[in-house]
Amino acid sequence: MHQSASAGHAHRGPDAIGDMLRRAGLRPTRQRAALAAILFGQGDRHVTAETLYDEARQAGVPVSLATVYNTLHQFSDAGLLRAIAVDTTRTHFDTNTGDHHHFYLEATNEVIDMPAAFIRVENLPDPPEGCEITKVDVIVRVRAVANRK
Amino acid sequence: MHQSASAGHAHRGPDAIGDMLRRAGLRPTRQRAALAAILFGQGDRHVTAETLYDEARQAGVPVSLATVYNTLHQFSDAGLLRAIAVDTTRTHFDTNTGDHHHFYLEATNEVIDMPAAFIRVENLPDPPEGCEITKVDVIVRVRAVANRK
DNA sequence: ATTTGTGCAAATCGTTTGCATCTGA
DNA sequence: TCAGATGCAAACGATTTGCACAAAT
Repeated sequence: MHQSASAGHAHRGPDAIGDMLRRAGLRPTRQRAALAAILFGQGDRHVTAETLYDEARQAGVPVSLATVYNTLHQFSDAGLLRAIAVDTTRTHFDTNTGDHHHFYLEATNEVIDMPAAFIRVENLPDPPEGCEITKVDVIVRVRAVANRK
Repeated sequence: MHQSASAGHAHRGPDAIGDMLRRAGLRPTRQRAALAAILFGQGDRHVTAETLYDEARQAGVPVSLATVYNTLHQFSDAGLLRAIAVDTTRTHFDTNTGDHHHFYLEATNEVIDMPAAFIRVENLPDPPEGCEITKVDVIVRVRAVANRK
């Protein structure tokens, strides 16, 4: 233990991650902190349990896939992440919890953020009786153009 | 066998279903025709493999879950159905293949069509380089209002 | 010390597939 | 007849869970 507490090179400042976790009511354990560092240390990101798991392992973080799943859900529940349903087979998580939408490249399973400013959904009908809108998701599915015409 | 061939009460006319299947290049077999009748005989519908399977069995149609899955995919590939990704756990299919969007009731896993006329997505950003938009899905997630205020 | 998290492996769940059998044209 | 369908059960991949062990407060 000599590199975590107060250095100054972390992408998010000293113990920002520990604080973020504590604020979210989560104990800053080794793997949680490590996963959080990967997730929140470099701008907005999109991951699936598998990709985060692989990344963590490659970074030398000893963590199990089960813990990655648990952690992703804890982070989502805490509002640090948001799950997005673009792909029926895998669950994608987005570190950008703000209001925005997505591009989805079906070919590569890649999710790309689209700033909210860029989309305006007009003329929404009223929700079914007795319901209120909780979220509006716009997914723009794209495909690589075969070859130039 | 005395009630299926030519009566006149089918919701889609005499052998509309057989024709629809043939046009789609699919042989109108017992289970395919029966599933098609359930799907297309009563206006636009949303089903999952499970719900369609249950419905078919209740209707006395002898069919296996595997065949329901196969059939749903054949219908989708043929353009008779469209799969929608609202729910990460299950795949939902929509008999309305036209341009429209959806409400999704998270509480009941229910999907409700929203006519295209009602939504206008404005100010879409350009797709990532080398990509073209294949589809824009808008999902309005709603929740039952707790109780009236 | 207690409480909470973690890892592993086994259990689940939706979905797909292999293969022997059956059916429609 | 014979290609194409169907059913079953086993295979699968993503995700969850139970439980013994380890770490955080």
